[in-house]
Amino acid sequence: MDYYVKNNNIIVHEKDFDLDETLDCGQAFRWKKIDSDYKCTYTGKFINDELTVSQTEDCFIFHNISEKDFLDKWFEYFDFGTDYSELKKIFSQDETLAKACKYAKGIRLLKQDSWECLISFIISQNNNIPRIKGIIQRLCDNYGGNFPTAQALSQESPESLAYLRSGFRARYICDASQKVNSGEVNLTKISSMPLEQARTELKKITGVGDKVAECVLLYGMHRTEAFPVDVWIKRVLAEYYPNGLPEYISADAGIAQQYLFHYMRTAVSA
DNA sequence: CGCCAGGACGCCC
DNA sequence: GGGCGTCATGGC
Repeated sequence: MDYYVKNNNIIVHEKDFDLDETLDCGQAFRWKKIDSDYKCTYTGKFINDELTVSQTEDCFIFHNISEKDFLDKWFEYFDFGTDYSELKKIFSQDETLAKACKYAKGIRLLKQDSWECLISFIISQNNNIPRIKGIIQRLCDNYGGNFPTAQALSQESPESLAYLRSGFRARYICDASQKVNSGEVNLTKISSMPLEQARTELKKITGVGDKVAECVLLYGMHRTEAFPVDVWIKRVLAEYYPNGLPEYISADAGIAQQYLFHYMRTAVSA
């Protein structure tokens, strides 16, 4: 990856990156595609920092941000410090993963906020992606366009959250908010715990089971060995990996999972 | 209309 | 410890 400053923009060259594949592959729910003269443009936020980013034929434009903000925030968010060519080379020793990596070459694992991830993936359970986005949108709209803090959400009740139309998940959102706000569940500490201990801590929240805990670890804490298994990954495992996953992916199994999920959901079943 | 969705929980054995 | 019904809501 390399970049330079031009006017008020940061211009990035990175071949292992595609906005559609990265921002709309079920790992994040709050990026919006907007009309532009570029190949595509998205606008979104990390915590309270807003970004508009475009993809052209040969580069990416991070609009209207300083070099410092780019390096301090977005470089990390988009995981530009990791060489995805190297990862894909390792994954592609396996036949199915080779196809998945070739199918969507530009997927990257975003380094998202753990709190937002926790609530987002609680909402995701037994739900579909368009509706997950809608619920999160209604939630953020209610807080001036920002994702509410644990402190703010801990004031709510399942009844007061009725406007979300999140169904049975509302009481899970409340339990998570209260436990995080009180410190009973400490996301910062959990992020550096041994994996099994971290899972146990996250599952103290009502509504957080194996799958949601794994998603929080992977997407919100960048624990790349975490491996969420949803209905699509269950299909991949049953169809292509009856004897389990290859050992050589284990350190970054979660990233491999992201290619497999997208491949199965949009290519194989289409 | 019926089936399904980036599941978790409670209850049963 | 594994199997099964239930839980809201709405996308398709």
